[in-house]
Amino acid sequence: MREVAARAGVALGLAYYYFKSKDAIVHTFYQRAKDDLAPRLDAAHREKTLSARLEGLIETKLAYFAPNRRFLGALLGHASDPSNPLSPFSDASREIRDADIAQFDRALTETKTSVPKDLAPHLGRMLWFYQMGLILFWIHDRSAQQERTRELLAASLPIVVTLIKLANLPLLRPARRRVLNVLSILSEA
Amino acid sequence: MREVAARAGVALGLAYYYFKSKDAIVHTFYQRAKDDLAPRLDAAHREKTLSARLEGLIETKLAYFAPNRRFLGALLGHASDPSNPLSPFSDASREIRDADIAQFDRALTETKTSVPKDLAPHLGRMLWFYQMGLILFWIHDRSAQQERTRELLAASLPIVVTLIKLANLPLLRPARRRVLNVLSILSEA
DNA sequence: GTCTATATCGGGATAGAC
DNA sequence: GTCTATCCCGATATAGAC
Repeated sequence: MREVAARAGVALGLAYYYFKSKDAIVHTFYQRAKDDLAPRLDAAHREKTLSARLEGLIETKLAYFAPNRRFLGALLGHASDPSNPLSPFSDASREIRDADIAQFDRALTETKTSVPKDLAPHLGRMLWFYQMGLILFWIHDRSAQQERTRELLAASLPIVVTLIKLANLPLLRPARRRVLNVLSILSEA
Repeated sequence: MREVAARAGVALGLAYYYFKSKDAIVHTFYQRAKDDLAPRLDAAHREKTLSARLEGLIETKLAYFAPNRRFLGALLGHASDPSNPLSPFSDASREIRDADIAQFDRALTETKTSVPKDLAPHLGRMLWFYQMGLILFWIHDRSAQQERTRELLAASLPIVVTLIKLANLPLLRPARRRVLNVLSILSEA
């Protein structure tokens, strides 16, 4: 809070005049990000291929959050503790998380990506999880302009897209079932 | 520290008579775990198949840490911050981490699992990472006796083992190269 | 060796003057 | 609305009596 107030060029006390708590600031930050990002993500959704859309969605978010990378890092420092309300995996973050997952679902449907019925309800979340991994890497990426994260995105995205395509092969149905079984256990928790 | 001292049935001050700092306690805890686990892991290494060994290694650790699950959870609460010395991904934890990775390398070599040359230097680390994911899930698993984690292990391990076998297929060499490329970017950081 | 009491510090939040 | 000063709490660590 002290650093936030200082960056805003105001005294600590004033922060509590505008926001009733630290969590309120964070929540507002997420909410604002969601609103600000909406039109930019719409632009990314103009891409025709799934690959280009996913890249667009992720790059858009990285670009948007770049000025607040350290701040986001402080929030994601608790990422692995789902009981912390500031964690993106917490109950408190569910609304924003679901909105973000919906972006990936939209990318899948609008690009008419064929997805097996049984996998369809999970794929958006899986892509969101992939994105969170990239963001976590990005947070701690100390290369100039986080170019390493871009390399990682460029190298991993084709694999992700290929896997989605492979998931449709009838031959791989047993394999898909096994993966789905894992997913079901993961989402019970 | 207060809770640790209380659990030990001593006053807070006394903890600092035996350990010079909190980090020292944590470090000793890890070191002790490593020593205690060595013979038990040797037992797990008597399994003949890779699958059974991996299961043995992981189950052994879960069983060992079960009485201190909450304590471990406190440490792994900072898991996603590699700059925190208590994180298993930090520089400070490198020695213990490497020792643990070596267990997986041993499992691979002693079971004579055939692994492509280019993948060999990475596979131990990948399996360690898989294990860490399971442990993280286990930490937050609120099912009775963490049986959900056992389900997850049982459901995911066959996939892991199958993937390792598939990695040998000459047909999949291009796919493997792409994955290796991702791994190289991940380990640069 | 073991205890109680306390110093110290960081960080969230409040009080009250202006 | 904005500031300074302060409270409060948890947590690490130390002091010093016994």
